[in-house]
Amino acid sequence: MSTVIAHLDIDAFYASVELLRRPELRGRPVIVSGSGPRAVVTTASYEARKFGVGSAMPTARALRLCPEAILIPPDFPAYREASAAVMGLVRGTVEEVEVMGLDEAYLDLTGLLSPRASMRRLIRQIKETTGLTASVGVGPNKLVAKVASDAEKPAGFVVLTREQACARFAGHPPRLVPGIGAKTAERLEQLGITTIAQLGAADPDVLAGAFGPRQGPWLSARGRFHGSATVEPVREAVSESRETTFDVDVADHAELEEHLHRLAEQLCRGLQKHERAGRTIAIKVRLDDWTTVTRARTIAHPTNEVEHVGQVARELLREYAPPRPVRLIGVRVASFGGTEQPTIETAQLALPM
DNA sequence: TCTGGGGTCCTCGTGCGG
DNA sequence: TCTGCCGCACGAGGACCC
Repeated sequence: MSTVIAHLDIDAFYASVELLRRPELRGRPVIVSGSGPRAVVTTASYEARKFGVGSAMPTARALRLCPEAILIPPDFPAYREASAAVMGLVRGTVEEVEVMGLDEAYLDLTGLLSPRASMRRLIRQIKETTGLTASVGVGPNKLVAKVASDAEKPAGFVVLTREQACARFAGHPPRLVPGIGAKTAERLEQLGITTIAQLGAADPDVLAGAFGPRQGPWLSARGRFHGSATVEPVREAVSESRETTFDVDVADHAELEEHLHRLAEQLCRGLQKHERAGRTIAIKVRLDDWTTVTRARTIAHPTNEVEHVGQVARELLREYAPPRPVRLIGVRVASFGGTEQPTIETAQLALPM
């Protein structure tokens, strides 16, 4: 039995949820974004995209491109609720679902009598129940499914074999392939590779020479639309973090420590809520010249106590002593592994002497 | 043009113990 | 006792994704 994978993606998810609550804004350019001087666009409605506004663009620039855009601050609890409703319907249709964030998922349709009809029905259900529009791609693996779902957004429905995907996207830039970002695309261009067809046809030895023994073959396979067809339902988190970008750079170390402690408090509340504890505590510091530095320390026993996380984070910050004004600071806890629950004893034992 | 927040995964260097 | 090798854990940086 051949594998059939679908990728389902809600169109302009955050913006669409906002439009459901404020139907009077329908047809107008809507941007979901924070409001600070350094905010970036989280999602733009398709009307805003017509002006060249896109995700991750500085909001100030988006407003220059589209001055009449309506700015809406993100409301994550609402998006989580909408996402849960969608994923509930998805799970009612298919057993094997790999959720990839709030607005997308891979579905294993292998063995279904009529995969296409099932997906058409699911899309209709999602629209009727939640008001949201989804795009779907179907293929023999996750890569084909994903690229297919992106191909005709919004409300796209694209079914492709691997060979059809190769033919259809042959002339597109490698950047279209998930996992190939700006840096990799630039390096490929230096090798004279500017299309997916060229990537697929490239000498594997040349790719391995340029990108290494793992990434080289991986890129070659992507160029021919070979990819994983395994839908993995459960993805355990491996780290949790909180970070903040200041509206104005902070040079004062005492003030940085205060921010760090506040982030540690938020982080530990999250860790405790999720019943997670980790052994590695790390800080992240981004300076005003955009250099990003991380410092980490691994302790003997897992912790999610704010006194402990906060103290290690402060020590890491003092040891680094940022040499320039800081624009972003963050704290992270990782290495959740093991079932050992933190206790006051272990937490105290793990404190540095 | 002036770049968020929360993640995952990979690579490379280094120190350490067997 | 010394040296080389190997695997592992850890730390740091970076690319990438939504």
